[in-house]
This record gives sequence, structure tokens and C-alpha cells, in this order.
Amino acid sequence: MVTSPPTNVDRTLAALADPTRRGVVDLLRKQPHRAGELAAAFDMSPPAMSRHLRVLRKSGLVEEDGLEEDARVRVYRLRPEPFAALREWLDEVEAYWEDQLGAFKAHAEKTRKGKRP
Amino acid sequence: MVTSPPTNVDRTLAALADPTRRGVVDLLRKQPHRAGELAAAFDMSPPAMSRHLRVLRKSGLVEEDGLEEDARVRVYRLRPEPFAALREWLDEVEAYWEDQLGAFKAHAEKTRKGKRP
DNA sequence: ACAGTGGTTAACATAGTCGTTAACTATTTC
DNA sequence: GAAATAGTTAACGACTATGTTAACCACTGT
Repeated sequence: MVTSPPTNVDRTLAALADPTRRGVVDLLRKQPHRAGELAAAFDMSPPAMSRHLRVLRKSGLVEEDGLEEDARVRVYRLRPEPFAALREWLDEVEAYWEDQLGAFKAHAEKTRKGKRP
Repeated sequence: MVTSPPTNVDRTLAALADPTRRGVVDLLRKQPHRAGELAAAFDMSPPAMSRHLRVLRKSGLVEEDGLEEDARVRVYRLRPEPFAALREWLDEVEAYWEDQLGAFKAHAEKTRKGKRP
């Protein structure tokens, strides 16, 4: 059995699964944005965006940067760590790619039955 | 406004968001597996796993490889394309990283108010 | 033929996700 | 201090996702 608990990468992927949140990341990668700007950008009510931002915050993908002139506004920007972790996972998957192909060939060889016309 | 339709990467991320499916990928990256093996590996009923596999199939992350000796069994293996696409997206995000840091600095510079004690 | 096996589809229950509006907090501005 | 502004939390409804069991299809083996 496998039954592993959800990992950090799992949380990252879950956070990125929603198209709105994916879009938010795509906006934030260009520059930090205010919460209100993000809500407007996706034609969405502020509360809805606020909850998306909470998900992104909890997954570590974004953070508020303080130091705002107006203490009411919250500016969000990306954090690099989760992306790096995701990339590492991707690397692991692709690392086995060669083996995977080899295994496939071996498997095909072993179980072939001559079904081709 | 942004309002983009769900892209391929969106579908890939949605498929990978579920921990079970993430686990399936982690198993399949080592070697192809039969549907039943996967169900057993996650202590899950065959129908449940079957639907996860359908999601993974539709997103292009896995495929059945034919050529089975016993035509009842379905062996699943990974497909590389979606992973490559996901990596490309990651590259894009991280490509802006430098600019992002620069923009942050500029932003902080511009809006600083001397709030520090 | 017929019983058994591998897997998927169908029908259903439950739980989570995502949106809205209303109410609230904190800050700025007049 | 009162009104306006930025954002979040609360309460709710609609929809989707994920698991289960039962029924089904396709193939294998005697």
C-alpha cells in the first residue's frame, strides 16, 4: 500500500489547480498586485478573491509584502520556494523517463503476443 | 479583465491536484502498472481508481499501452507531454523572477514611508 | 456453454469548493 | 468624530469531486 499524507507539493498542486488562482500567479509573476486589483482583473467579488488569496498564502505561493503607504491595502507577491519544490518533483518524474521507456520496451517484449495484422 | 479559458496546463494541474492521482503518477514513473495493482496500492475500490485513471487519461498524463497478453488487463503508463508543458509554464514563471525582485525593490523604494521603529 | 476474472460504467451519498451578499475591522480623509 | 475605502470573515446556496456498492461488458479457461 502507499497511503502517504499530502505533501507540500500536493498542497502546491491543489492551490494551482483552480484556473483563477493559476491566473493570479500569472499576473503576480509580472509584478506585485493589490488584492482589489486582482479581484477586478478576474471580474470577481472581493470576498471571492480574498479566499483564493488565502489558499495561495497557506500554500506558500504568495505573501503580502508589508511596507505599504496606505495600511489598508494588501499587496501580494509570489514566493519562489513552492515553485522550486514543484520543479524538483517534475525533475524526479522525468528522471525516470529513460528507465520508464526501457521498462516499457522490456515489458512489451515480454508480453508480446503477435497481435499485429 | 483576464478571463482566459482553462488551458492544457490548467487541466494538467487539476488532474495532479488530487493526492491519489499524484501518487499514481509517482508509481507509474517507476514502471507501468495494471489498473488493479493501482487500486490495491491505494487501498481503494477498483471503480474509484478507474475514475481517477479516466481523469488522468483525459488530461493526457497517462495512457493504456495495448499489446497485453491477457486482453482483460489494462496497463497504464505515463505520457511525457503534459509534464513538459508544465515545466515550460514553470520556466515562464521563474523567468520573470529577476524582474519580479527588481519590481519589488522599486515598489518598496517608491512607497516606503519610514515605518520602521 | 459456463463460471471466474479484470475492468469500467451507473446510481447514489457525502463532503468539499467556489461564488454571492451582508456584516465586520482597520485605516484614511474631511 | 463621521463618512468613505480596502480588505477580510460569516453565512448561505449551487455545483463538483470522490468514495461506495451493484450491475455490466469483455475476455479466459475448463
